[in-house]
Amino acid sequence: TFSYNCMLQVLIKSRRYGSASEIVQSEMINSASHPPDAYTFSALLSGFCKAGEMDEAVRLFDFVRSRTRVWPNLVLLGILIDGLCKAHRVTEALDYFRQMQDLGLSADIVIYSSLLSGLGKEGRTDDAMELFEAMVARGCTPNVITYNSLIDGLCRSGKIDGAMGILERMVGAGCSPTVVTYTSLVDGLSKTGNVDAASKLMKEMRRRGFVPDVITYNSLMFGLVRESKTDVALGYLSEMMDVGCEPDVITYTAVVDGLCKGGNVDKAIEVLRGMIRKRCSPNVVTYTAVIDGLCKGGRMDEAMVLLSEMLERGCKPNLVTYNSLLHGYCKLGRVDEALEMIEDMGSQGCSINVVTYGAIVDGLCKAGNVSEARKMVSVMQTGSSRIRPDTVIFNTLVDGLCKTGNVGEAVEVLGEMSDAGCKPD
RNA sequence: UGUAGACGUAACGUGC
Repeated sequence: TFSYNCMLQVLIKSRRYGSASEIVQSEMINSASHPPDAYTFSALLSGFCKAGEMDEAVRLFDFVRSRTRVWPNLVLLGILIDGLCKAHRVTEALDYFRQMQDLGLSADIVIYSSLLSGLGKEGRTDDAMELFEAMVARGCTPNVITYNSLIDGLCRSGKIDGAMGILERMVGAGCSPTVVTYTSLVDGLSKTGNVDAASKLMKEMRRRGFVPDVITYNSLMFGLVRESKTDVALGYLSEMMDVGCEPDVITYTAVVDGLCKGGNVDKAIEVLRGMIRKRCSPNVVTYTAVIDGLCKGGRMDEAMVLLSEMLERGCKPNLVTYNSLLHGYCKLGRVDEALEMIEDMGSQGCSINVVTYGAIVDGLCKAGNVSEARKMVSVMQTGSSRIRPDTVIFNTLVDGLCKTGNVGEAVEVLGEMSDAGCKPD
């Protein structure tokens, strides 16, 4: 069994989940000499989770529970719970958590940390705090990862003071923060428009002997360019190189995108050229950021040139890239060209999503063609892609109708909205 | 101590 497990590990590391699964089924399940054990299933289970095949993962877990002699242990359950959290299925993860005692298991620190991280990413900070207190009350002592998960969740919801409070609490409990702790806080401050506080915190972490890494710098850079502190950001860019913390594609992309969003697209293009000179290859996110900047500035021709450049460099545009272009055409009232773009996407094997339609619907409304926009909302639900309209789509329609004096029809749409299970905001 | 689980960073659509 050990040898088989090692082989499975290798397959799973090379992302050949199907082959791994087949081997377990054909060679192990019915074997007397090398039956699967908890390690076998953990390898498979984490493979499914990493591949995003959560339905398969759940089926496997239930299979192990009901059809095998292997009793699900904390690690197996931990893998499943973490996978569900990462797939934004925290509620189901909590269901498994609550059913643990039926399996004779009691949650450990890893399971709590997964759940805290998942809740935090969903914005459920009150639930996270409650779970944290419950775990402490149960006598489970949080470690640095537990605290970091909680702090990060609070930061994501903009609750920086609360996060600082947890930092104090962890230090008070004798748990030393790490660079990850500080990076969550720096990122939270940057994203809430407090980049000055973010850079202060970075200085403080250094004073306490922690070394910021590229991710810490990237979080800070994001905040700096969002507040148009371009020169300071470029200063930090050289500082990074000086201290041996090489800027990576994410650093440059954050800068490039921030410049674009601040209306400084030409400067962004300079930085794009600069990163290539520094042997850092822009990726699809980098190019899309610049393309979006050009599109928002109505510079469609240049955007299309950049699109061909990225193709030449072997970088494949994705859904977001096309959505940016399509939005650009819509904003210029060139809805026909936007619709052509949808065709192109199909032929490129690129799917479309609710954002694609959001841009089209808005384009039609703003072009004064609100009735066509309403039709489009029905089309999107019936086509082969079957996309559910969301709040943004309905808001766009309501706005379009109101601005053309059709308030009655807008109220009608409000009704369709709740029929679609979509809440007005 | 023969094999398994948890934490931080970048791009797209709506109103004023």
